[in-house]
Amino acid sequence: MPTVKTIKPTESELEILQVLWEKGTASVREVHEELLKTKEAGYTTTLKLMQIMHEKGLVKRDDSVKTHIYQAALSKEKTQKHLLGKMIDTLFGGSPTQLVIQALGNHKASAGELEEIQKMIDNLKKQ
Amino acid sequence: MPTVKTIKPTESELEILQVLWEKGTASVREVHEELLKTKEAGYTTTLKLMQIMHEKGLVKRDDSVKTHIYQAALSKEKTQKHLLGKMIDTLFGGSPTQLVIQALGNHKASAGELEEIQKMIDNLKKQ
DNA sequence: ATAAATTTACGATTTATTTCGTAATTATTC
DNA sequence: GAATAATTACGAAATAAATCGTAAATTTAT
Repeated sequence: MPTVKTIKPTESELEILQVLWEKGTASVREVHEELLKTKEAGYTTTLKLMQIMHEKGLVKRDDSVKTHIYQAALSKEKTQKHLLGKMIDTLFGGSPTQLVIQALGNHKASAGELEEIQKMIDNLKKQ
Repeated sequence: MPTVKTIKPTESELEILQVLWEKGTASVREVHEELLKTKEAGYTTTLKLMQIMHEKGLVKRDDSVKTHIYQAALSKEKTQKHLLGKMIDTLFGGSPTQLVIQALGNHKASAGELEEIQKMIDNLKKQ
């Protein structure tokens, strides 16, 4: 199982992980169809990427059946956490607050979402 | 001048940009010394990277003097905004709120910082 | 002015990533 | 069971990124 130090999916690999996280499990064909909605790519390209991801341990697969079924080996949350941490370090001088401020300032959130964040902060302050 | 679509520094390039943002202007030697604090690298490697960044328009330089002086061509804020937006799209399903929640949940912020964020949210809600 | 040191230029190599063609295998249809 | 279709395996090419050695140019020190 990949440790946290090992998490370093490339751009393309992240696209595939997104699909797998959404679907839970999927064949190459299913992933490929999904990717086609947003980008150009040949079927064997997607296949090869997923095979490489399997070698790297980024995905698990059931190859006991003819059409292999894939599934992400890393949870979405763990991956988010890791990549976010990396970005905080490399781009926000280690300050999560700076990142949050940028995120809220530049990317619109609804009133309801702001409430949600507010509640979370209230909880954090209590601790 | 690089448009927003053009912003795609690699990992190594980001490290160099970090140093330049911090120092304002710097020679290759100065950047290199700074990088050495956190990683192994040969001097000419840093030099070459910065030359390539210059070709790409990621940095500006004054080569009217013997020791060229470099400076970031992109503001830290613009770069942060852009890369954050990309991460929100590719990893948080387009929801800045999800990102904020993850960031606050996993990466400790001080009471003062939480206050700061709270004030910002209050302002956003008024609009 | 010569030698030593610093810096840039340049090219080459290595490694990683992405892409895809073709062949082999397995399943499905007629 | 032969033909068709779908899938996997494999290798190779194309592109991008990172690394570094060597030579040339310039500056500094002796």
